[in-house]
Amino acid sequence: MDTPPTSLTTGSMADLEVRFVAFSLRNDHLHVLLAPAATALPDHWEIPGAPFQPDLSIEDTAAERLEELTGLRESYLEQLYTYGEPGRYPGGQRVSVAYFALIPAGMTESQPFNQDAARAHWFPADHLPDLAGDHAEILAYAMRRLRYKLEYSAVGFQLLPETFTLSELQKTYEMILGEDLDKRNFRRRILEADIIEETDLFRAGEGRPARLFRYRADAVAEVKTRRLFP
Amino acid sequence: MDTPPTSLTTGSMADLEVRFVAFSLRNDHLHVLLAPAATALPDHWEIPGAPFQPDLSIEDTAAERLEELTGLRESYLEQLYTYGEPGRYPGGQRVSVAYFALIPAGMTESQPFNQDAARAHWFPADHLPDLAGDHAEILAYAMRRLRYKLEYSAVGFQLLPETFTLSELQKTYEMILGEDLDKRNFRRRILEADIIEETDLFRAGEGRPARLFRYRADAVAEVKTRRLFP
DNA sequence: CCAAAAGTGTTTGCTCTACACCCATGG
DNA sequence: CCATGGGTGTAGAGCAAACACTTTTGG
Repeated sequence: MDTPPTSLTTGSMADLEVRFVAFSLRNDHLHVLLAPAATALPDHWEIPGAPFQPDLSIEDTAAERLEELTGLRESYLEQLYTYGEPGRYPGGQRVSVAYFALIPAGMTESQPFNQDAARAHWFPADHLPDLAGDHAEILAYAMRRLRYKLEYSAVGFQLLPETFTLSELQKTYEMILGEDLDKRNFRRRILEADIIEETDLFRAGEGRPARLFRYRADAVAEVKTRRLFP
Repeated sequence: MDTPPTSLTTGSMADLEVRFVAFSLRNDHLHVLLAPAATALPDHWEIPGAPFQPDLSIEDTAAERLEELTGLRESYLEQLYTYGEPGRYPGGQRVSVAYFALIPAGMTESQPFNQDAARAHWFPADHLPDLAGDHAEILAYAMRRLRYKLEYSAVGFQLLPETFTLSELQKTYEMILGEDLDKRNFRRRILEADIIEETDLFRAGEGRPARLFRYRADAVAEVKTRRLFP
């Protein structure tokens, strides 16, 4: 990788930025949102983000940029790690506060809002392009953390639309964890965890119609102690 | 080695800083290292730290400062969270990358290296003074994370000297978790986890001498998956 | 009535927990 | 020889894993 000479650009906050690894499900595969690399690397991509804005919180800066790129407000955002190794990215010292974001399925097809949004693309998480700097490392960490969170907490719903069937939820978990789960055990645990509730709607399709469930607005955060899947 | 007192409010990256919540055991109580608040608040204290240094990694910046304050190199350092809410700290927007540090017992009595070190004090974790800005929140989070880590991983050794008895280790865990543990279960699990090994030394005292154990240099990181204490 | 997916309990094995006594040393 | 802390095994309970058939709909 050819790195241009690292000049220490010292604009006061310019070296501090926010990045977010945005995950979403598209046609039954986990995808990640990437932007063309800002450096002159051909065919390289990077994790999207924005420079830190002093009058906003870090998370709000990320949320704002995420909305610009996806058109969606109120996505799930969680801070991952702050990267600041010298030389981690071509073109000068840079500190990145990395987040991961979960975008509900079916919401990623809308018209691009602006040029940046038009240039960004969703890539399948298991077929990623070359990434600039240490972004492959960041992405791998985000992936690990997503798996981990899924086992210990109730974050999986954030990748699904507002209502969903238990089979869809299970497929989501299986897709991300990379292993098959037992249908009966899965349903029992998810229901005992008290984090979703029935609606009285059903989704028709082939076979018997499936009951739709909804994420419970309360009890959100505090299920995080008990392990859901081993 | 005598560095001039580094004020946290100068220079181009002055708004980006590193802070660390340093824990250590002193006479059977968990203590936290605090510095007098840099703002003009009387009788307020703050979590120590340093401005970010562009030519060092964030962790190295913290490690360097930690050495200035304690005289110790190679302490356990782990990144906690990055705080950047506007208004979180009096006197202008500020982004802090927070770490927690574990300092081996018996190493905190040395002569202060410089003025800053002389002004810093160890406070018992259950009797903390007033803290500036959002530092109480950061400290509470560090405490939670330490407990959590202790349950799921093998980090407790970092608070003890190089060799230690199983009873000392157990007392450490009990002190931090705030509950008593069963002696036999504790020993079985710690030994099965394969993270410490016998030495052939013993510590004499009252009663039967206790075998000294040592942290295993290998296998360090990867025990973090399996829960040690429920 | 057939295909397709939804839904539903029980048994078995394993891991966690509770628990009490003998051992080695120093004074 | 006594006080003090060090060291050791086992039985029962609770939780997680494996497993197969019935139900409801659309074509």
